[in-house]
Amino acid sequence: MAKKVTMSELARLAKVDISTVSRALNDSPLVKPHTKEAILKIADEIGYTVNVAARNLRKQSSEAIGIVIPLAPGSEQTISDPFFLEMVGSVSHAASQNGYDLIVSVPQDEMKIAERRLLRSGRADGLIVIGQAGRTERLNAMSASNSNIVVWGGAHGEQNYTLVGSDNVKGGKLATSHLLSLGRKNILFLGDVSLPEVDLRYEGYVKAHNDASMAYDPDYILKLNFGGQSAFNGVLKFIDEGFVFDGIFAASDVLAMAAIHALQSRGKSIPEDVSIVGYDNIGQAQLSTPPLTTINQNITQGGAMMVDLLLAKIAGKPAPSKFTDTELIIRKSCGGVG
Amino acid sequence: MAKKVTMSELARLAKVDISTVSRALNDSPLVKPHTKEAILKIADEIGYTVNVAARNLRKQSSEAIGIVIPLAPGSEQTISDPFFLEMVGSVSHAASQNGYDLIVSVPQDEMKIAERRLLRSGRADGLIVIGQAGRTERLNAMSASNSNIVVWGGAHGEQNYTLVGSDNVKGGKLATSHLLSLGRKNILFLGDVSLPEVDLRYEGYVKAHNDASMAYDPDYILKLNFGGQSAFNGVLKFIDEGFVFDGIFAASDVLAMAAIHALQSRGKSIPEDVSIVGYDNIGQAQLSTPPLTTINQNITQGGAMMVDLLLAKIAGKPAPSKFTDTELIIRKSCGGVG
DNA sequence: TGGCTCTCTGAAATCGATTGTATTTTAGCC
DNA sequence: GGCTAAAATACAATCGATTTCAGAGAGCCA
Repeated sequence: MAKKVTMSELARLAKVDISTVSRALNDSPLVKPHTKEAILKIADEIGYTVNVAARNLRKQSSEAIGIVIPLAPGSEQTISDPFFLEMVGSVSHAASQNGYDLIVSVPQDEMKIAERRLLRSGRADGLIVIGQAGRTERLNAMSASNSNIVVWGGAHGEQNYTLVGSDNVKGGKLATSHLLSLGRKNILFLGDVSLPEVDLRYEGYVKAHNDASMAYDPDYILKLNFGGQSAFNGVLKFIDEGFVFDGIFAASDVLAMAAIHALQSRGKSIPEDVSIVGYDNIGQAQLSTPPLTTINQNITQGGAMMVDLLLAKIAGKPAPSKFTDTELIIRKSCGGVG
Repeated sequence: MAKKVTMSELARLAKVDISTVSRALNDSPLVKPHTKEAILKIADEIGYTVNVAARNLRKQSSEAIGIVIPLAPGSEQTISDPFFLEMVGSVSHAASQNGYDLIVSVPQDEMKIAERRLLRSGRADGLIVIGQAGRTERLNAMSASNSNIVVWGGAHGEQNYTLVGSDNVKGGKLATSHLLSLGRKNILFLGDVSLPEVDLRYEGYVKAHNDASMAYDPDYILKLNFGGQSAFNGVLKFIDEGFVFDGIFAASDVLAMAAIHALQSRGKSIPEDVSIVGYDNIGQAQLSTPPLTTINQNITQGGAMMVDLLLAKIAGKPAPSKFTDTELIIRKSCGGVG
């Protein structure tokens, strides 16, 4: 165990007061350059590192932000979902670029606990919350009592907190229009439309049909949570019950990949028999067979946006909600009708 | 911004000394049950949360652990690699189960910085390091000066730090033996054998051949880093140069999936023409087409193991290195010879 | 009732830094 | 050289908790 080396130890070695050491380390102009150099040299030699607990206590800040991933209760989705994980990676990168640490929290219980544990305890200066399923009110309350919160989710107009997300309606429309333009007529929607974001993607699905003056069957929705397994089974059942379809728009890439799988296991080929579009553009999307056409949520951009907005809030500056660039990525899981 | 409520505020309201409040909140037997209840009730009402900076400063601990993901310099691998991300998820889960926070660090620079920033600064009580490529010496040094480190990697016998990982030799042998038992004779190895872990997997590959009295061609190695793109290109090139092979053992699932892809784009079918085994068992492995036969590293178990061992170390107890359960998961990417 | 033990609570030191204020040193100028 | 202003450093309070030690009060026994 490395014996701890404190600032007063460093001060003693440099034969100056501890306050001078503090200023020197923080590059204050109050310290004579010559003295500063000497102190920094010694600090480096003895491997001094400031004690953040003391620093945070005095400065009343933590130089850390928290990312909270509250899993939708009852959903199969786990932290192992690639979308969440990529989001953690992206936020982690953006945070460290800004010199902030990232604390990951996957609350088992109520989100209120996570807020207390991270924000009010002073552990983090701000919070990024991924997903808002059924928590709009709580998020509004949290945001009212402490404004340093940025949320990833879909814009429903009932939020008074800063929101970042893809343009879900646009994304849904892009995906569906693409399928329609390929000549697909019976498009199955995969996703639980009672979830925020997913409802907006379905709204885009409807709009695309209307814009193209095409009819859509409201029964062509498989209300699936985000788990791959339930999607696999759901699609199999849908096929086996005799429903006919030639296109699928899935509310996530994991669902889309599970659907591809289910179709293939029933002897259908993609994209000849059924064209498929996913949503998210997770890393694995381009490695699926066939590579998946999908809506790019731009997770990397989104993570950076959230961190930027959060730091702006922490600094007391305005932080308006934003969309990430939302675009269609065309790969081989879509093809025109024979 | 919620106005901060401190312990002395709480003490004032409860008409007791702050020291009594502290004891009450920490459930000390020194406080009369009646008093304790009253204090807890008020604390709950005003939403008091202990200030961790003050607490950590006084207790000289942080109740947090750090996970460091030093990307191999020069490798294509990014934090978005599913293996790393799943590891973060797994460690995060295990940490929170034990009441610890998890701080994610993806050092851009030298790992020494991360160690300083997290450990010596008192931000974290211990560190989990994922991967040891080219850092054995530094890790040994870190471990010598502060023993609260657990590393994920391959056992080469030159480490004096606590190591957790899959049994890479066994895994490589299981994978290769399986391919040989299916009648495959020319097995391509995908992976950079100059990396730790990968070399051990190749060692297993060699052993399996020896055990089966089969010859192997030392040229059948594609020295790929972990990036999917380079694997895709590498395999294409290998095919186009006229090399003949009927099996692939890839050092990671991402590589295996990229290989499947490359083969399919050259008109080969899996598993009829080529049997493929991956390594890791990431979540997407079962959703690939065909589903991927792979070696399960048991990431979930590994994360829990590392956290357990790290907390043991922090508590001053012994923490011996361990293997996770390493097993072959048979899916459809392997098939016998026609 | 006096003395003693046993509970419980309060006072005060402490963790390691930052920062406002006081004080010393240096520099500039006639 | 002596005076003042400016620059550099030292002093001391402070952040919010934990914990040691001391003391107050209650209960018990003779």
